Amino acid sequence: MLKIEFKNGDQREYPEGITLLQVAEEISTKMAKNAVVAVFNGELADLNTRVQEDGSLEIIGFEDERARSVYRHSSAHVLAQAVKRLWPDTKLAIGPSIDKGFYYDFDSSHTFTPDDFKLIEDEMNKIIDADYPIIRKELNRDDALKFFAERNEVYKVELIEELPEEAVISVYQQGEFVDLCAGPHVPSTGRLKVIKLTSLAGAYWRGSEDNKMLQRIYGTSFPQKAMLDDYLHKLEEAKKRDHRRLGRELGLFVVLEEGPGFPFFLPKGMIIRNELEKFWREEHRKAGYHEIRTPIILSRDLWEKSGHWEHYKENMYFTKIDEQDYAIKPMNCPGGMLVYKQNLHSYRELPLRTAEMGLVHRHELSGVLHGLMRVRAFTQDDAHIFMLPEQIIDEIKGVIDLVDRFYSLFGFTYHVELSTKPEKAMGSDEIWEMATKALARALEEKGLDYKVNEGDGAFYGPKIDFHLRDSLDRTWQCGTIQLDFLMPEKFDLTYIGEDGGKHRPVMLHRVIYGSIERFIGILTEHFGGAFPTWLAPVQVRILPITERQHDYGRKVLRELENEDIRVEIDDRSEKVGYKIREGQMQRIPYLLIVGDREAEQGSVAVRHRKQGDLGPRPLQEFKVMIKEEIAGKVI
RNA sequence: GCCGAUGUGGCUCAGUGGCAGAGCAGCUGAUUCGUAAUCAGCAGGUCGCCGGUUCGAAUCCGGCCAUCGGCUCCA
Repeated sequence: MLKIEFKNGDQREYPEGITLLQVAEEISTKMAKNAVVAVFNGELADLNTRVQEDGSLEIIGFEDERARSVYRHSSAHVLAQAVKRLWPDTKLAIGPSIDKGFYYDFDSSHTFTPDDFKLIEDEMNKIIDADYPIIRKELNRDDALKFFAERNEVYKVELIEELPEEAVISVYQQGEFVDLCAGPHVPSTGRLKVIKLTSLAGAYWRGSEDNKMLQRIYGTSFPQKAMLDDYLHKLEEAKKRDHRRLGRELGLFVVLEEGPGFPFFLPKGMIIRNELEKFWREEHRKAGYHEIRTPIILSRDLWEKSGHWEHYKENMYFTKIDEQDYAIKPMNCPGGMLVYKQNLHSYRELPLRTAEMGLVHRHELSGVLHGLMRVRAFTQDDAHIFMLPEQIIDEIKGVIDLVDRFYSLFGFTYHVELSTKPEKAMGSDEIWEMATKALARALEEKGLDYKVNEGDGAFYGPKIDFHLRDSLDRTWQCGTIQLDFLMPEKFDLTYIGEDGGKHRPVMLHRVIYGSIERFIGILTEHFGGAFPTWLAPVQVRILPITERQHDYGRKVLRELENEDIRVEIDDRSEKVGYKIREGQMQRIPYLLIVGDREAEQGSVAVRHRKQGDLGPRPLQEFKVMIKEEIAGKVI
């Protein structure tokens, strides 16, 4: 007999060889029915596993993230089985679970289209209805290679060949279908209930541009239809928050065919932008920065010196002036270097923090452009901090604090990554290691969790990246802090030290918003267009009920204008319900309805875009309230 | 850049070989109304662009451009 301990502390004895699913059934049939996978001795295990040793057991269902991932992974296998049935010459690549579903990559002579989804889903449902047990088998390397080679599964063969010598090679079988897989899986195909294929995409084998492009089919799955409906509904809602759509609907910004990747900012979008910049300038002044502006076009020599010519050429635009080569700046740093060099600097001046709202242009591949999130011209809220080596950690920590101050103000949650030396980088490994360690130390001293992103640093230095989420949960890098020992070297930057001699400063490149454009994109989606009042392009709209109140309405308008509140009046001859609807759709924070009663009492009937009708109150009172809200940058 | 899909009025979309349509928005007029759409009328289109097939192309074919979803790449 074996002893099994459960999560609640209970211990029970079972005969050797019992499956984990049978154990679950003995405890509760309901639990067994909802079970997806087991956690045995802390490791995920198939419910079909026969127990051979004492251990702790936890049975988890779809509500557990680990189980959800197994459920989707099994769904991917069913997708592959269906595709193999329908197009037998298809070769299988990989099929993992992902955040909200799964995908499988195929190499097939058939080109999949969305019209195939119905057919594939029907076949998947047949496989689910057949309730094939999903059986794990372990093979030795030679047998596994032979097995997949015979079936012409060249990608599987490649995967096996690259598995480490000691790796256990397992396959999972369901009906006629066998796939190389570490597992675990649900015990049988019937455990899957509702599946839906969602999209198609090309994807390079092993994620490398040099390899063949495979066809990826994305899907998702749930144990209940209602959960799928809920998911699809949320997706629809998220699409309504898409900044490209809201940008147009609210008259904020637009990207046109005439300028792919070059966004236009409309009057209302400019208000948001200018408010963000105003806040930025205030905060940076307080944090000891001084602002500069460097040219958009600078000579080729400069870019050769900085290393951009060698390392960043494919992303740059060029022009000729009087037969001389010039480049449109893709980064602000070289210009910032030249500014530093205009004077001799004493160690007493350091850290020297120079900030620049710099418009940069980068040639991005056409396929990556995405509204304001990924463009070819954007404004970085850049700064270059020149400092003594012993100031590095404190300066990095100062920037981290500033990022947090900004992001918290908008109620953003963010995650942090540390990107290390890329393939095409300048400088020695020693310098890179020193710089990377400094960034890591600053993060650790701040107690921030971070993920290491190997090889993703800038060509001149490692970086800390701050990522924000859009409405569809895609993450975008916004803030970044990059430590650079190389540019100061290349530009021969110096300061006069205490000893009277020349020394080399260290430099930090950093942005908080990242790009104003991207940040506004994220902001728009985050707030669903309902910007906090301090940012809202129109903060108040006055809605007279009839023409009789137009004079009073205009008086209210003037009074609010005198307080620098962005206010307008809707004096069209429409019913108040119509005006309210339009005001709501424009996400205007406050609609002030003025009728005879208000005109008589000098009051306004306040309607908040989220809280609805707040009732009448004296205009003075409203003024005080909204001014406080704006000054406090309340979200 | 690569894979797939899409492109019809400002917006959302119908039209799949035979006279370019609807709703919303816009304009004009009427209406003067109390918390999410008042009524009527008018105007608005090189059907992404270029070429081909055809008596005839928004519709079929080819090329290009842009957009969308991914991949790769990055703020």
